[in-house]
Amino acid sequence: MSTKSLTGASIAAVILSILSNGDSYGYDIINQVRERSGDEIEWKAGSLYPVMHRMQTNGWIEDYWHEPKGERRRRYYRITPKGVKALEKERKQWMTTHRLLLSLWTEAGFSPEVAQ
Amino acid sequence: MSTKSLTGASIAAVILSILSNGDSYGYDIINQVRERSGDEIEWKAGSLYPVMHRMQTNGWIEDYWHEPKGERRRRYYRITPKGVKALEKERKQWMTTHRLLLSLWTEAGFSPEVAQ
DNA sequence: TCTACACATATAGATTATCTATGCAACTTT
DNA sequence: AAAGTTGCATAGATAATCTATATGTGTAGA
Repeated sequence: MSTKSLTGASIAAVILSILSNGDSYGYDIINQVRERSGDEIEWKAGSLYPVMHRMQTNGWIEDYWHEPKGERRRRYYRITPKGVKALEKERKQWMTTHRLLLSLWTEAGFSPEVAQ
Repeated sequence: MSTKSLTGASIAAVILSILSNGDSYGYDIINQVRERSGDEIEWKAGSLYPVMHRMQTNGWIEDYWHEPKGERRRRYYRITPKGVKALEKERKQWMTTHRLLLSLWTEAGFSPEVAQ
């Protein structure tokens, strides 16, 4: 089983959500995830980039180069209308599973402050 | 990308959570998931059983046959102490990702009644 | 100026996870 | 007796993911 770091259900949702808050690039996305999760989620570049490329061929995101003089160039991504729809779908699925888990945890008597 | 029905992050958590509420068997787990999710999550037997077997080799669950006379036999599963620990870990990871998504969705201005 | 480190992107190859399709068999309902 | 539901299972194909590795630029400090 071995828990994966970039877990299927959430990768797309997280990336699309980040891009909904503004264009970004690979390295920055990794940092945002680490910072926003309080250092609990650490994505590897070697795992993220292939995912980004796949999302691009799906038409969910688009890229453009940003290369100001004297600065390192960065490949920025923006979310497309198709990506917005995909995110909406992912969001619904996530919440469906979340509600399922919450109901199971409540029944099992797990503490609400964690399951909140 | 194509969203998977038995998605990595949640399969183990859902199964272990169900077994925390009492022993169960494959077919019943599928039904519980369908009913509890309001028909939104439909797991296939062909996908579930291999997962159950894998969880068993991980030592997270144990099986035993239940075959009363005149009834179909069922392979029941119970969660092990190792499984309880695994669930606790999965639960934390799920909530970490959930909080991350909620924070991103709040920032993006998605309606709270969905993101709740 | 040399070195080390953070920044930034990328791919190949191996491994693992998952889906689809199919098979079997017993019980139950019509 | 036929059809449907219950119940478990695996093979083969496909897809997703990880590990390791590669490349190059800019910056800070010795």
